[in-house]
Amino acid sequence: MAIESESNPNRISQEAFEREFLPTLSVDCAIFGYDDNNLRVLVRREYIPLDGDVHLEWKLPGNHVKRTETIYDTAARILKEQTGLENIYVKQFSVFSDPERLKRNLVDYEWVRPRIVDDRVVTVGFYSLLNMNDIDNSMLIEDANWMNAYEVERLMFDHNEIFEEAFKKLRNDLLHDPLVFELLPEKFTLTQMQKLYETIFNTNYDKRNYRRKINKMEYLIPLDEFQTGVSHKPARLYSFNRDIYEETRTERFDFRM
Amino acid sequence: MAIESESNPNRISQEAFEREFLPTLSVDCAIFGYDDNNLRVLVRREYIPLDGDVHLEWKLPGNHVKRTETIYDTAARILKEQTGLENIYVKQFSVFSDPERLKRNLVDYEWVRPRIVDDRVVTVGFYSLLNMNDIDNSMLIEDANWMNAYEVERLMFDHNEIFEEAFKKLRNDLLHDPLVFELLPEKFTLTQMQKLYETIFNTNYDKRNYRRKINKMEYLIPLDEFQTGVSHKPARLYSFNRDIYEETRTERFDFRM
DNA sequence: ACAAAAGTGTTTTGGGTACACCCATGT
DNA sequence: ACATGGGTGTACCCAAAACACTTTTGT
Repeated sequence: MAIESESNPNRISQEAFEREFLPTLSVDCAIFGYDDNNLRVLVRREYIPLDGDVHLEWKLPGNHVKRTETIYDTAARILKEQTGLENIYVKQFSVFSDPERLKRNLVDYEWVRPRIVDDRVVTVGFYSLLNMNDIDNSMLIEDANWMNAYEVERLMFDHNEIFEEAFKKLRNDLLHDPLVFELLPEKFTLTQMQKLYETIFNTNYDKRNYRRKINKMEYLIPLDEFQTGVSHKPARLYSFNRDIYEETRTERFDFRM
Repeated sequence: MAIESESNPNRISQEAFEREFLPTLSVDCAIFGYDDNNLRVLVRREYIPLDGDVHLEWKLPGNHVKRTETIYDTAARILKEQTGLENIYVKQFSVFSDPERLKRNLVDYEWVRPRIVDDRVVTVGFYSLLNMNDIDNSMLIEDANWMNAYEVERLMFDHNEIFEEAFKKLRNDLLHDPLVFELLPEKFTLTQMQKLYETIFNTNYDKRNYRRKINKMEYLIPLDEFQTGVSHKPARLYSFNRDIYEETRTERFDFRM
């Protein structure tokens, strides 16, 4: 439990740790959140005392895999710890296994020393998608920060590399799977959906062509509800119907614009 | 070394094993070979004595990750052991982490018992691509068999699942990356290339449309060489120029037919 | 009345698809 | 001469891309 929260190092013995966890295998998670036309990623603040100084660093949330868990269980546990949310979309994308990955930097390694039993840890990278409106801010743990995904600073260990791979994989997957809807609220406008694609792919699309394309998607259900409280013509709300998606999806469907 | 060849279980002590290998992390590899219009996968024959019987089973080649290795090093080591080849294309595609994955079947588990120090092993799935002409058959280790990829029998553990995922990922990657050329010989005819796609995607393409499409690929170099010894008009040979590919590739190139 | 985003059609262009015949070689 | 795969061009259709004005609401 000390290890689980990552915040109270060394509170359980090495033996107890090895009984519960796989010492050489962890999961690190790039948690993407979307809100207000910004794509963000959750990073954790770490204060590392070394040589009389306290160093401020950032890392992706992660944890060791328990002996009884699949890696998906581990990822779900991390998500619950960091955001309070359950049933969040998580996806593994790559394994990072450089034998020196925890030892490239002296300050980083000082974070490792008191916490980790074995200094050879292979980690499975996951990304995760959620809409930030769903987050109950009182649940957010301390020392968490939602960095703009386009302005990610230096992270510990190989976490910049893990984040970049996660972002690349996310972009690719968004073209082929209905993942946008994990980032959007349950009811959304077509402009919100377009803006989300534009944010993630860092481009702009023609509104009419975009709407023609998504109007062909039968699983996008127009509701009899509209935006309220906006000082312009209120937009119609839509929702995603997964059942229709599963039934009507063709072999080669793609979300490319 | 005993463990490395997978064939002499238990010849080194538990301590020696743990000093050299990560006991809970392995790599399993679906090695695809192409030859003579057949796509094949390398599987290993295992004889497992249990209750007075000897059971015949098949598995994908695999091995534990050494403490000094990245997972790519492990995959390359497996490739060298199984085929004698170096510098072969390998790619990780997914992690398999069911805590019970080695214990689902009594006979399978009997294979594990004498060999493996920890019965919780998480494995990283790799696939690998090679042209079977490159294999020196005297190098092929005993108990290896190239099964037709469309007729894979029951494999041990979760290896059928690993193989199916590998095949799915291979198909997907072939549409976006120049992987065909890993499976083809260095010099090949356009029909060989077409047949390879047809084999892997289990369909047929129109010859003229296919050629129009690949004629746009500037990195496919027509040679001044032709097939010999065929009783029909000899086909021109082509080769793949990776430098031109890297220079001219566009963001969204795709090999889809 | 004005600001701000919603919503809506047409034309042009390029790529995908369907389709049939002559050519060069070995036997 | 015949069998075998090699190699080539055209017409049609649909999807992608470019492009501008009217509508509805809040202030």
